[in-house]
Amino acid sequence: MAAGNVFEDIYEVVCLIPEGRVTSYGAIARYLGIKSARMVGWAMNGLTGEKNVPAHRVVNSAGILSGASAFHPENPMHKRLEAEGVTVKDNKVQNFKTVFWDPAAEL
DNA sequence: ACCGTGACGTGTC
DNA sequence: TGACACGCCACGG
Repeated sequence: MAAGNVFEDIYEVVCLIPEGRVTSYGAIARYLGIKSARMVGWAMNGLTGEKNVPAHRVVNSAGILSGASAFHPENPMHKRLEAEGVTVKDNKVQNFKTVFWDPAAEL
C-alpha cells in the first residue's frame, strides 16, 4: 500500500478482509503504521454505506461491533456477519480469535 | 487558532 | 473481557 492518504490504505485493507472473517482497528492501524487506532475508526466513519468497503467486518479488540448503530439500523452489522458465517452475540463476535483476520498475516 | 468529540487501544483493578 | 483512566490524531464549529 503506497498511498499518501492513510484512509486509502484503510479502505484497501478492509476490502481485503475475506468473508466470514473480521479484523480489529488496532490490527489495521498497526499494519499501516498508524499511531492511533482511532484514526481507523474515523476513516470508517466516512465509509458508512458510502463506499463499497465491508466496514461491518471491522470490530474492536474485544470483538464488539462498535459502530453497529452507525451502520444500517435496518440492516445491522451482526446480521451481515452471521450471514457470512461469523457468529455474533449481542453485538459481540463469538469465536473472535477464530474468525479474526490479520492483514499482516496475509502479507 | 482553540476546543470538543469520536466506529479505539493498552494498562491496571 | 467486567470497569476506569490516559493517550492519541483528525475534523467541525
